[in-house]
Formats: sequence, structure tokens, C-alpha cells
Amino acid sequence: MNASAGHSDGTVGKALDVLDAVALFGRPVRFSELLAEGRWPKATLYRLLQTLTNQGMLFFDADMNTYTLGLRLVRLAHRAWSQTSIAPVARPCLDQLSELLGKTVHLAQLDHGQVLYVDKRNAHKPIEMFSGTGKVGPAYCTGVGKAMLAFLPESELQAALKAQAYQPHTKATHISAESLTAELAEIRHTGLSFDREEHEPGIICVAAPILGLAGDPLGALSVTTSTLQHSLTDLEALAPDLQHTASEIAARLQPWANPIPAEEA
Amino acid sequence: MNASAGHSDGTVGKALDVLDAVALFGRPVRFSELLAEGRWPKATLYRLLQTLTNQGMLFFDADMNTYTLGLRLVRLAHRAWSQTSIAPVARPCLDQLSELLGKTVHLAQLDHGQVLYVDKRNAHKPIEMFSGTGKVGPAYCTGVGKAMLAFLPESELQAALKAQAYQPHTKATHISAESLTAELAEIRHTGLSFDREEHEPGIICVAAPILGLAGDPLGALSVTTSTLQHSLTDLEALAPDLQHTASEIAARLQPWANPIPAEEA
DNA sequence: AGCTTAGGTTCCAAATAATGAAACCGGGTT
DNA sequence: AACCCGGTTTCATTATTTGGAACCTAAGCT
Repeated sequence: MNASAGHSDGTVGKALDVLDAVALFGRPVRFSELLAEGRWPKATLYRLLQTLTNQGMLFFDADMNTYTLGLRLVRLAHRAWSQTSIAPVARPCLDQLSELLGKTVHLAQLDHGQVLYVDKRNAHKPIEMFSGTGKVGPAYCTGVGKAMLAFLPESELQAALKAQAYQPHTKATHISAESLTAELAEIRHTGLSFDREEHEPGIICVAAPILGLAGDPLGALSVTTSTLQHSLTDLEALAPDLQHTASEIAARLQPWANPIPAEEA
Repeated sequence: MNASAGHSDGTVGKALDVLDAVALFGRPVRFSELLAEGRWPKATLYRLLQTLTNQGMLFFDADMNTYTLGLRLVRLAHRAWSQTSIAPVARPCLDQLSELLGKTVHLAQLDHGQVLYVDKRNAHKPIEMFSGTGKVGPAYCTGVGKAMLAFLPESELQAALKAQAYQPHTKATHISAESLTAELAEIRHTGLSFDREEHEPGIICVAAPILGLAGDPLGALSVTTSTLQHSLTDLEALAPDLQHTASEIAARLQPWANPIPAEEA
């Protein structure tokens, strides 16, 4: 019945919940810390952790008595990354764009109506690490999100629109599918999408979709800044570079679009 | 009773095996393709896939009737990556070294006696994508592998030595724990490890370990080239740069090594 | 059409694995 | 010594998993 991200089916579900819990801590966790969440009985949690550790999904540091995400997961990570993400292909383009503009650049994909950030470059600073990438965000109130929604085929768009939360993060946030749809039409025309402080006050961005052969959105690219530093007009001036990079990425993605395995063991 | 295979404990184990199987395909997989592996009975595989899909670890494309790695996995993957892999921390250092030397550079970690490549930079070419990273290789016949083995504490070393396959990939490959152990002693002295065409004919490399506070191997760094372009002596000349970068990475890793949470939820 | 096959899906009783309260350890503290 | 705390193990009970076989379809073939 409960379809939300909870305790739905089976042992596997619970095990994965534990995995999530460990991941969520973002640092080595002690057994008791997880137990304190009160989500699992002692013995059950213990066995679950043991199983996951045996399986290499978790790593147990015997010295500290702590659990961390395991190397098997890292291995899966690479596979997941290179299979479901356009990031590896887009990387050089992102580098280039980032260097050219010297601003914060995001690369995102759409998944089940939500935005998944798959890569990022920070303004000049000596490359902050993975911050942001892997995070999931809303589609209806972000530049990249809207850029992708705008080019979704009708059936998928409807599903995606339904999946949005329409929470008023700021005064500018779209709070209904209707107002959003109106803007999407415009985005479809210009091929450009703006975040006008719709997600966070003071934060604005321009985004462009990365389109496949069939005009379907493969991903989106954005440049983010704050109202303190730039205006929307400033951002609009960056559009050509953005769109150029977007189409370059699209071009690199072409061959991959075909069903060509082409991989050795 | 069944303790032979080592894995396959419980339902979770099987589910994760299925996950691996899907990941291994490297492309959308049909139910029947997985079934054809003969590893699971029909109904069982079906339910496992369903569970994993419900859990978001797999994504099911209803049009094509295919399974792919799911969003939840991708999210976990990123966490795993940034938490248990030294790659994010080492990234800028790798960039620097790669630019300095203009050669192929590898970053690896040890996983159950095997080498896991976690990052890579290719010679000058505009950065070939993720090729290699995420791959697992042998420790006994690679530069990075030996570099890490050499600094393993005795007990772990014994376990790791046993885990090696000692397959004679080339004429230079170590084919026994004894000859390998002898070289490891030398590596421990010099802090430098060579691959003298032990894995692939014509391919040589220098590697240096990345050592933690306790002298334990956190990972290893290598520069690879071919005998057509360079000699071992050429590579030896790069040692200082290699080792400098290795210790720089080690230094960046330090704070993480200490049991300092110092982070809010 | 009729007949057959292949890819998926569902049933159900038996076999198995998960469960969790409670007991148990080992080592610090009071 | 008695007590607590974090972690580990036991064990009878319970619920889930299991997988052979039957069952759908939607193609393919004669």
C-alpha cells in the first residue's frame, strides 16, 4: 500500500534501506548509530549489516568498528555511471565551457521527472570535488529541469508533470502544471531556459537542453550564478556558448545512441 | 552448510548477484538474456528483478522490455565513489601530474587482493572517457598492484598473496608467491615499483604507493607507456614526480584518515 | 485459420531464511 | 563487585522465498 520510499518489499528492501542509511551518514558509521535510528531491531540490523558486508556492499573497519560503503558498490558505481550517465562523454566539453566562462556549470539528466546532476564544474576555485553530482533535484523549478521537460514527448511530459511537487520554494516558483506548461512552450521555441530565482532566492541560471536525433532531451547544461554578481541579461549573453557546447555534446553522444555494444570483457 | 562459494548468502546475496549481472552486460538487458545465464530459476529471477526494480536499483524500460541500472543505484554509486574512493581527493593531483608528464597515468586501490582502477588520465589526447576506471585487474603483475602489496601488513599480505592467480601473462610474469615476495621486499626499500612487461608484452610502467600515516597502502599511482616509446630507465626518471604526487595525495588524504567527524548531518 | 514456439507472468505447497526478544560477552566506570 | 554499554549470538516462531509447472500472450510457421 505504502508506495513511498519506505519499507515495501522483502528482505532485499530492508537491506537496501540499511545501505541507504549508511550512505546518508556520509562518514563511517557505528552499529549503534544506525540502531539509534530505531528503524530496525538490534539483531536484524546486525545481520543485515553483516550480509551487506559479506557482499562487499559495505566495508567494515574492524579497528574503528565502523561501516562504510564498500568497494563492490564503487565498482557498480562506475558501471552505472558510464551506462546511464552522459557525463563521461560530456566531460571534455564541460571542461572547455567551464574554462571559457569561469562560472559554475552543471550537467544534468532527467530521471522519472526528477533532475539528476551528473557532473559539475565550479567557478575558478581549484575544482571542488564531487559536490553536487549524484544529487537529485526538482525539475519544475530548475533551469536544467525545465530545459529537459520542454522537449519531452507528450506522453512522458504528462507523467513528469504529475510527478512534480510544485512546492513554492520562492515567490517565483511555478506552483501548478499550467503555469509551468506555459513556460515550457516558450522554452521549446527559444531552446533556452532560465531559473529566475525559482528554486533558491538569489540564485539564477541559464540552461540549454542537449537534444538527441529525435529531438528528445538527453540532458541539459546550465550556468549558475547569483543575483549579486549577474543579471538574467548577463546570463542570456552566455547562451551562444552554452548552446554550442550543448550541441557539441549531443554530437558526441550520437554514436552511442545507436545500439552498439562494442565493449570487451 | 554451504560455505564453499563464499557468497550467495541469503536473498540479498542473490539479488545483488542479479544486479551485478545486469551491470556486467553494459547495456539494457532482456529478462531472457539473464535467464539464459542459467544461474537462476525462471520465477526466482523474475521476482528478483521485480524487487530490484521496485527498489529503484534497476530501471525497467517497458517499451523495450529491458532492465538497466537504476537511479537509486546511481545515487548510491556517487556516494560510494566520493566516500570510499580516493579518486575525488586525488583528482587535482592527477590532473597536475598528467599535464606535467603528458603520459598515461593510473590511480588504483587494492580490493581483496585485486587492483581496482579508480581514475585515469590518458596521454595528451583530449581525455579519453572512463576507459579503464572501475575495471579490476591482477595485483601480482601490475605496477600499482605490486606497489600496494609491498606495503601491506603481514597478515593482509598473506591473504592477498593467496588470492593471486599467478597466470603467466608474459615471460616476465611472476608465477609464484616466492618470486613475487622477493620483489616486494625490494619495492618496500625503494618505494618504487616497475611493471617490466609482466602483464602485457610491450607495456611497462612505474608505480608508487600512496601511504597512510601507519605506512599502510591507501592506493597507488602509475605512469604507463610502451617499450616502443620509452625504456625502464626513462620511466625511472619520472619517479620523483610520481612520488611527489603520491605523497601530496597522501597528505590530502590525511584529515580523512583521522576519526574526526567534524561534519554536521 | 490452426498449430507451435518463445518470452514473460502467475500459482502454490514445501523448504528455507528472516525475525527479534532475550541472553550473553568483554571491557570500561563508578 | 555491581553496572552499563556496545556489540554478538541463540533459538523457537514466523514469514518469506523458492521453483516446477501451468498459464498467458504475441509472434512465427505450415
